[in-house]
Amino acid sequence: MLSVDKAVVVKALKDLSAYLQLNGENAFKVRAYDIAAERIASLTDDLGAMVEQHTLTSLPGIGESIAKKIEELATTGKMSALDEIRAKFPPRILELMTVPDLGPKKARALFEQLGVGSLDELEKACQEQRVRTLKGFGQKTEEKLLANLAVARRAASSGGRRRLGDVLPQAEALLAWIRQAPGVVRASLGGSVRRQRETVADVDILASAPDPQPVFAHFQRYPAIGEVIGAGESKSSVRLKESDLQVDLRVLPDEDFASALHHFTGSKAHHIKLRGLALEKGLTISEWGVHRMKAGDNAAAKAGVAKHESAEAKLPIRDEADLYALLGMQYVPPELREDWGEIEAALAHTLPVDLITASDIVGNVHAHSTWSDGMNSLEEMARAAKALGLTWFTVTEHSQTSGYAGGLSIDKLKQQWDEIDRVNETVKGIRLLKGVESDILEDGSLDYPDSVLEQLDVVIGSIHQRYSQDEEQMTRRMLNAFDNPFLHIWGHPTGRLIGKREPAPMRMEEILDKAAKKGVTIEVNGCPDRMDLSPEHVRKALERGLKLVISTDAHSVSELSAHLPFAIASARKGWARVGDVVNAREVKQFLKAIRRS
DNA sequence: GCCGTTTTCGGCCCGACTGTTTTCAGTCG
Repeated sequence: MLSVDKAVVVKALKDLSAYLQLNGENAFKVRAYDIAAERIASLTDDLGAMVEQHTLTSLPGIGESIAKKIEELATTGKMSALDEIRAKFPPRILELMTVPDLGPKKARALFEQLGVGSLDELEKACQEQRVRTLKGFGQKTEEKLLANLAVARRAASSGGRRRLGDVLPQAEALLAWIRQAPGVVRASLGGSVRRQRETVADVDILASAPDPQPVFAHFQRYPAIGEVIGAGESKSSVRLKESDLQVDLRVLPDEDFASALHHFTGSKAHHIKLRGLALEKGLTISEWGVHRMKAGDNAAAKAGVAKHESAEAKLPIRDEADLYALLGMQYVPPELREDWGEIEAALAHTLPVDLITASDIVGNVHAHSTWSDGMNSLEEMARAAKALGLTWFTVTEHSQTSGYAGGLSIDKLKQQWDEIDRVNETVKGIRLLKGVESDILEDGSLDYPDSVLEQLDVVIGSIHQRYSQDEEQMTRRMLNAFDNPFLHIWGHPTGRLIGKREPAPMRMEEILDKAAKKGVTIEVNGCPDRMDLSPEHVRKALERGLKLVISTDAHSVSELSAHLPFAIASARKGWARVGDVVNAREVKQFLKAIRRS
């Protein structure tokens, strides 16, 4: 079977798009490559198989031409169209477009007129004040590019995008600050943070107020702000000091809040499809609301008149649900707005209306105490769980092979059971279950004999070492593990660490098929470094009828609550409903659900 | 380049902000 690295294909398509922009090609042609890149990036089907079976064109946004280019790359390791256009430019020219405010047009001018083809050459040209001599450039542009060079270099060293877990606390703190500004009526996070993407590039905040200026003034007094990048009538952008994080704030009249919130929540792909639908119904959607178009609006638009200014009637949008209702659609929750089929489902009124929420969770499945590598005692963890309103709690320490994490020998494990019995006696109102997070060893066997495993209420099986195995070995390892009837739950399935470690190579479809056949439950792990499973795989699991656990993997009292939102985010983005989640059930039903038949 | 029960050609989402312009181009989201 043909093995194709998705990341290589995605990068080739993105690079080709960038070079086409440099070449001044039709913007829609450029976008076609971007859309194709996004489609491949979020693909969970096996790319190698699709190449072999010539089924790539079944994906929306991928036609004959792009399919051929992907097939060429997959089978020969080269994409000739990319190689040809790349040869027209200096090898590092795409670096230039990572500088804020430097796009394809300016990059091309810099290259053609000054011979600038890399960040280092751009820096030199700015310092020598040659950039300001170009038409369309001036002193301010030159100074800004020089400053933005540093931003681009820092972004490159951090990979460009940040983990949601690192950004969300900063974003929420800023939102709370904005809510205290004078006159603020409503305020919300927007953008990919609100959509709960696992990585985000910046933070968007929306607020409504009768007068925006006092809100902007308050915003700019936020202590963590490093520099103000821009300030207009309705928008202000800043960069935070420590984190280098860019934050955009928009302030509008309250009647425009919902439309603007929707607009700035995205995603781009969701909007493009939604606005196409709106046009078919004679409506035009922008950040300023939904307008019914009158005849000749398109001509007016071409003449440079904004559509919302020439349109006849502005339709009232009090909240986002109004907007979807106008299009005859179900409300689409922010997490689902990725053009992963949610628009079609909302039109057909088949979108799930009971997506899992944090308040549905009544039991904690995966947690560690000082018995292994946790920070708090078993009793402290139990009391904290009770305080959070949980009715049952499972402590799952590491198993003996994970010596580095204080994994428990069989003797220690049995001593811990006595402790659990004792805490069950003393802490009333919450039931403690006996569990373990057993390593899945190299050959797929678990880390304790069956005679021990069978005495436990909950056995999570996780991979913690030997990530170097190849796809075949790793797939075998998991398929073998599921043959053990005492393994209830597959913990942090792919083993990825966002931005640090790639998912373990394995044939996920085949493994999920076996999990479904064998009745294994799948974990959605909320540790912000992991967020494992990904939303794409959650959907794959649910399509097979698999059940999920929403886990915190808490190693301390504070992580019991801090990690939950990230597991909920992955699950919701994967369209998980309350009924799909076994720890949204009381303890008896939970234990029944994870039992292997 | 992709796409199609009003099309196989002619569309393709939409506006704010900045800097360089003296009416607009480029960039961004």
